[in-house]
Amino acid sequence: MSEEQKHEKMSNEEMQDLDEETLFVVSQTFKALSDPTRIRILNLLCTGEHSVNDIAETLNLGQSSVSHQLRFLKNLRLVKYRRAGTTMYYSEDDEHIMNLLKQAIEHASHH
Amino acid sequence: MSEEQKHEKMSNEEMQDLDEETLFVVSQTFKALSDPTRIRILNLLCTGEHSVNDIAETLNLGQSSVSHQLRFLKNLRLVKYRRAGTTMYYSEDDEHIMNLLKQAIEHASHH
DNA sequence: CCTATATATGAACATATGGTCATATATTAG
DNA sequence: CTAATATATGACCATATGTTCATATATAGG
Repeated sequence: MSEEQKHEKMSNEEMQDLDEETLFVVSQTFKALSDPTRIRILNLLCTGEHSVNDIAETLNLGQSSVSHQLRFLKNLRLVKYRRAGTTMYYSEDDEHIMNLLKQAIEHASHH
Repeated sequence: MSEEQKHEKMSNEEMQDLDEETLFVVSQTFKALSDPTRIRILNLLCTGEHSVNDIAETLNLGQSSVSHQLRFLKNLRLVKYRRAGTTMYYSEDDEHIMNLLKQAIEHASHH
């Protein structure tokens, strides 16, 4: 019952409450992962970079909706993009958070 | 670059989109973790079981608000309770999800 | 029974959220 | 320059969310 001990930084035993900034970042991060559309987009980006239109067509979503959600994810630094002509290719930009998502998907898939 | 290979169940390479139920469970789970009040409650419950009033006083929240949020968390099986007289003691009930929360807090605390 | 205490519940409200529509911006080709 | 294509943006709207208030429920003590 002790496979991950990655919390050496702060004396975990004494923590009563979280500071406001941490609270904000954590809640924002999970908010990003709390919407089906964003989850599908991030899950697609797991397979490599994709253009906005590609994402919209693959996931059967409106171009505007995808663009809005990508802006959301970009503001949180969960995705990044590169331009190629008029096309924007989006890809993952936070390995740690993508890992949380994968863990949750794994957890949910097992019922 | 291969420290966790816990995804043996499905051929990860071919996954294009997630089924609706998985999508729903994952989004609901992260929604539970996306609110500052719920994060603070869960973080407090990391230190052991607490009564509703105890939570409200410790975190400086209204009793009703805490009760509403605990119901939310209970419906998702993230917390459980035991009765002792008129007092309800709540505690964690999903080690896996609590781990995701701890990871995110760790991630955020490091800036 | 009645009272006190702890918790749960429902209505109401203000705010946040996500999608759509129309349009703006940016890049490339000609 | 203009036209075509890809993406971004803002207004709008329906719905979701979280808190507060008042009240209901439940348990224990007398």
